[in-house]
Amino acid sequence: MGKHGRDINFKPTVNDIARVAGVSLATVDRVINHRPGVRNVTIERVHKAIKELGYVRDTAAANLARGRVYNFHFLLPESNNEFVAMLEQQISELSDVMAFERTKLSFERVPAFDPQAMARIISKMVPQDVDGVAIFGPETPSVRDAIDQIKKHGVAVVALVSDLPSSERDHFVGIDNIAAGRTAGQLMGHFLAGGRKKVLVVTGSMLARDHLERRLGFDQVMTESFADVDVLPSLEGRDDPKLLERLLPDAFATTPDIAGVYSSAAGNAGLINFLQRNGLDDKVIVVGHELTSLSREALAQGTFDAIISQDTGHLIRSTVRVLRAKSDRLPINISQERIRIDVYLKENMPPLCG
Amino acid sequence: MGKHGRDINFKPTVNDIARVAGVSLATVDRVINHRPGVRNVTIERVHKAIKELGYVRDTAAANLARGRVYNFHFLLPESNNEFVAMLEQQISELSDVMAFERTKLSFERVPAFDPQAMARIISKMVPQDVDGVAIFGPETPSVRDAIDQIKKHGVAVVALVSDLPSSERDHFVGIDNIAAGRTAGQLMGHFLAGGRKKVLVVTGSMLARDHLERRLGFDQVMTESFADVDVLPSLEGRDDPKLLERLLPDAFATTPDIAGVYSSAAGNAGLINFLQRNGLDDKVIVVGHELTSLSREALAQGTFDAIISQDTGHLIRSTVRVLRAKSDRLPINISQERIRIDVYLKENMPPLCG
DNA sequence: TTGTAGGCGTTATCAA
DNA sequence: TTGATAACGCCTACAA
Repeated sequence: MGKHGRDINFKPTVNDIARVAGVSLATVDRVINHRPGVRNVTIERVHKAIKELGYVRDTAAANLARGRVYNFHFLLPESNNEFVAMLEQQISELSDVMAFERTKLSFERVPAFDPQAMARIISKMVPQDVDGVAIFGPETPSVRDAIDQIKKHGVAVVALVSDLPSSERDHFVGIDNIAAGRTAGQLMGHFLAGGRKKVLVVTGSMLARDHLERRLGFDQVMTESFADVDVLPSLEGRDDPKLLERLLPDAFATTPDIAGVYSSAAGNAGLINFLQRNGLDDKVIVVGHELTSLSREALAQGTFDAIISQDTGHLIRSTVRVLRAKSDRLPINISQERIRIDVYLKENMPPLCG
Repeated sequence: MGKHGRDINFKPTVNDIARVAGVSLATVDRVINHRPGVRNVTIERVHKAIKELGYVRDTAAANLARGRVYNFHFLLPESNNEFVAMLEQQISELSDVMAFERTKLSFERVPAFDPQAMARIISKMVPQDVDGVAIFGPETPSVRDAIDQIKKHGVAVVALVSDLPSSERDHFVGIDNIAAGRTAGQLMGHFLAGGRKKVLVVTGSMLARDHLERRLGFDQVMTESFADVDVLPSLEGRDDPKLLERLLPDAFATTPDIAGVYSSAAGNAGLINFLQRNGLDDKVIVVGHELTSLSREALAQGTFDAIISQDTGHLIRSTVRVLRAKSDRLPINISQERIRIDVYLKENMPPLCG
């Protein structure tokens, strides 16, 4: 250790601050936690000591002492798709772990593509029971207003998967969906390999910001780099496998020479069924979203050629870390919280479980 | 804010165990921490109470009480490449954070591709000073023996990036390099798009298990799925840009019609220089490893077409979590610790910093 | 406006 | 072989 700089091994505590500042523990605590009832002179002295000693509070000890319990609630769309089911699964798994770290997780399904329902449910939440909410839903004025309102009551808010940038949400946990669409486009372009080709884009809903952004990115790349590919208008499948299975025959009848499908939303089951039943699985290049048990099988069999994905475990863990940081007004490690755009070929699929 | 104090679902503490088992706190502690001096009957009674109440120890409180400090040491190859520099960077960044969680990180460079040096350094480590080591190095009998020896002294050992399966290492933190090679092969095959093509493979060293495995996986896929591609013998670049730059002209002179390069190791600077200087950057499909500032620029410019990568932040954080768990004999969350094989096209490169 | 004392869940040091 | 009791770093009544 150098004679001058602080000893790296010495971790000052509130006691040290109190001693150096010449005040009591309680006063140090008041200053640290911005509580009233301390003279400005004293505040100054404490701050000086804090800076001098390089004090950093021990969050674990603090939480232990105050017996703080964090309550976080997830709002997920009520659509019958594997991706949301995986999110739920991750929430319950993490819930078991976090129970021993004073953090309680819960979730609730909200009617899909129904902004009013979402707004209603957000507004009904009681700040006393909830420290933070993660919202996976559509971006509309009513939702935005509901968010801004509970934010005012001190509830931390995170947008999950699909961003809500017009609202006051504290953070967005999810991928850059424009870039995801661009990635899909790049893969599609390369895999189609030359010649005039037609590509069908299957989306979920025009209300879903994530779907819109993916389509946008996909189109960008196709225009920029693969001008000989025709991108057909979106097929709106509402993340519903059955609806999709009804819509697809028509689309393929109208345009029989479709060479590629970009499935930018959920409801892959319908697409896979249709392709396999019509013997199109080897002929058509398919780029899909989200690695689920269904899509991984399709990838393994060659029905799908690539999958763009986001790690559900990371999404949920990140959400909880961010919600915790925000409700404690602590900074977050932005690089740890950045969700990657995963690209899976059949070769680099992670093993299914455990 | 959230609920303070009592909960409906109550969390048992050592006090509850003591009460139910009819013993003192100290005895409960002895049982929990497997310390001697307790009758078997008493042990039984305590265990019964623990099971009955579903007790789980509060790690934060435990660490607070024992003032435990973890000392973890990283052994990294002394080669001048960006990937290792990024690992170092991640270690120092995490080090700042972990300092406040009683965990100290340090690292040391070890002569690259020199098993004897590695073995010597491992053997010199003092168990009193180090709770865990992460080793990124070659797999040889001498290294294996050195590892087995310090393991016996209670030091936790993790193999980093390149596995050491013949040793007693507690865990491997890194990607499945065979699958990584397969992924590279799949991309290369698709991007080459038909016709009889030749592919050059640049590797680092035959001593490095990760490099060997990547080559193996690459060859597998080329043979299985792209039989019309000729894979040339490996060029051994020792992760050294300058050496590589000297070797490449010869390789391209011998085989002028090389259509693709799989750069499976480090030293990309040499490859990039060579390609750009010879106007080959647009003509040759290049798949490389590790997203670094150099390779990302190459990707952005189109010199590289795809990059297989592993997240250095995740590698280091995972190593620390695992080392911590292992030195406390705690289980690890295998799915959180699995390192993904990342695929990057220019479209899904994460933003450089911040 | 400030200080004292006790407690959070766990571990460690005594003495019994 | 056991049990009080005092830490650990922090927060919070309650007193002064």
